[in-house]
Amino acid sequence: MSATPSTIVHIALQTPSHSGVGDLLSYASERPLPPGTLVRVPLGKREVLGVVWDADAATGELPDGATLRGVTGVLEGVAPLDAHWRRLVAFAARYYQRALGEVALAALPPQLRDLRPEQLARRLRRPAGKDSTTENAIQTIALSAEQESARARISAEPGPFLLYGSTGSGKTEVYLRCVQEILEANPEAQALVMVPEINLTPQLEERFTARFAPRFGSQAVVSLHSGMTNPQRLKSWLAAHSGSARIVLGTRMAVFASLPGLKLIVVDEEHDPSYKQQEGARYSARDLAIWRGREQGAKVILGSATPSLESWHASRPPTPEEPEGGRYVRLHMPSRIGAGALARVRRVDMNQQPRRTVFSAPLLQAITERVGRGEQSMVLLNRRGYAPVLHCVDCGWKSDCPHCSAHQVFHKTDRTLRCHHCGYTVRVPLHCPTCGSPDIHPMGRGTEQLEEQLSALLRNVQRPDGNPARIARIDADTTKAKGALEAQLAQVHSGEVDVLVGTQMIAKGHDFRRITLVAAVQPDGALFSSDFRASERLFALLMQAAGRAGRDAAYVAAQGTRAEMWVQTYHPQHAVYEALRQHDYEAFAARQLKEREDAAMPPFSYQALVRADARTQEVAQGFLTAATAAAHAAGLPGLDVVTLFPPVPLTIQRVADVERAQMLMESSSRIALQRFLAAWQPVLQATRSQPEHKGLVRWLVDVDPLVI
DNA sequence: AGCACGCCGACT
DNA sequence: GTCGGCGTGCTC
Repeated sequence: MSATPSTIVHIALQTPSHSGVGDLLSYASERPLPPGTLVRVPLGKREVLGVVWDADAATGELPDGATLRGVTGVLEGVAPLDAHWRRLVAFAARYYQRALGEVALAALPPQLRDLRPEQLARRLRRPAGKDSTTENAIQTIALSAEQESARARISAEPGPFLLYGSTGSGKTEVYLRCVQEILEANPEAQALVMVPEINLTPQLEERFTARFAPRFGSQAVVSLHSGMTNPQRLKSWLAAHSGSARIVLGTRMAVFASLPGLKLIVVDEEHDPSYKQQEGARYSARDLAIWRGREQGAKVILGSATPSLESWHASRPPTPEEPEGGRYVRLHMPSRIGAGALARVRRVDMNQQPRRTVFSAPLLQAITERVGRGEQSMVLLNRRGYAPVLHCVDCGWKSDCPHCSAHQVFHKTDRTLRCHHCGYTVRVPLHCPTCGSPDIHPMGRGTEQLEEQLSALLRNVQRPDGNPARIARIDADTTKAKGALEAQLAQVHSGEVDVLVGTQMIAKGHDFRRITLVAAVQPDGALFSSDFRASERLFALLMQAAGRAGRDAAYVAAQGTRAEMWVQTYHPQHAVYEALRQHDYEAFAARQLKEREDAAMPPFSYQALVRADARTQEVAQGFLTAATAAAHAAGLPGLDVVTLFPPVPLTIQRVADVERAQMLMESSSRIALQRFLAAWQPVLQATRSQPEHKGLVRWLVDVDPLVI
């Protein structure tokens, strides 16, 4: 207390950008603290975790009359976060228009926020179980010529690389070899491998551990994803931060892991929309991986059978007009290894089928035959529940959610109507709530109904063992319980299940050896969506689904069968299905890119959204209109080359009694868009504080939005 | 975002 | 008489 405070430190704390508090707050410290040091400091009545930041990043002076408070404690056991990590966080905060401290603290394991320094010290004293590198050789399998060529180029060139390989081409083996090479070359080196979904991390972890644990020890491979408990996450994070973990596997959040020795980043299924965070700081882990790789000197491999059009365009080969080509190196692996021929695509023209047909006769026949032969089929429908809406025949009542502009979905299993947007749930009424009629019926279908109908249709179909056909359903409703998904997948693997019904969660990643038929019963919805990326997503999903069939060439040959992908559609000639039939991603991508270029859409332009949530649609839109006018009045930089579109309601206009509106911004210059957004931020804040925008709940910016 | 303080309705 | 509703204001 009597000692004079020797230095001022600038600290990043969890303060949202529109809170009015600056990026960095100043505190007194008795000794200088190096940037990256984790500290606990008082903030108002609370004591919070903070990260010491470089002083030159400090934005402003202390407000007049404010007194400097002192740092409460230093988390001694944790080495300061290095400059690479701080630059990544600072870049992400700037690029995605969020407060520095918000991004920095969100990038740390949650438990670090809660533990007092003594508690952390106690945890760190526990033996880390670090085991040392052995001389054991790593057991590898021979690479195909294509794999070897990709590996060699990744080894020799700086990248970044787009590893474009069809399903079953052995991309994972290439990742494993590249990881091996960088780990063996440098005892400090670390690798980061990301997958889009938590569900896919266990099988990946298994594969990496089996390969690398004999050489680098069982502690060398750790996972980082939101499905882990807080203590597990902290443990993995500390292992990555200290360098004892050599390989970090995880979902998008892992891109922010502290990895001082990072030399390689793999983004598997890079086209997957899950890499874009949809709340808080809306970052793209794939795009940040590219940035991080360049900044930290790590190679980056993006892998996909159906790359995002952004990555496809960025990896365009050199031409006479453009001798340098794109920024990425494209590596192509067209062959499937050990997998059967690509699934034959069969389109069923639903216009030729009786009205209200769910399973067309030829599809049902094909599934029946497979059940009889002991083969498995997979039926995809992207809508859970029994039916998307309940409807009264007499008065026209529909099961609208009272809090959202959406229907409540009919779930027959537990007799509920549930809103999938706000969660509002009621018991299914026996009579129409409006007119009292008992004549209320489900309209449309979801996975529950599909399962029920299929059970009825296959009631008399026998498996080779004489037992009746067995049908299982996998979707978010059947896998809520911990371990339920694993148990259900195991059932499919063991052959207990003949037909698997589910949402897209079954289309991704899982290798079912005996599946020889995949069917999309109602995929048309995405074809005429207002979202210009909808057909790209549909194509990727169907290609991925088709890749689930006939993964095991030996099995397919022994069965004397042929893998098939069925599509029931009212638009059989649509370009998406035409390209799917030919398994021709490249033609599809070329046509899409031409359309995008002609319409000056991404990747030929850059976009951002501002969304406003308010009590009424008028207030939401009024705020955006006023903020636009204020931007013009202030003559903000970049405005001359940024197009601001008028505000519009979101597709689902109201969720949980909040009205939502958004406006799109577009520019051919990413830098101009960035400059404008940064300058606009304080204007948006000032606009909000005006009394006429009282009902505004929140506003947020989405840079490079995936969903428009 | 937290977490206060602050001024008006139905309960131990 | 209080417990508590969430409006608005501040945090180095």
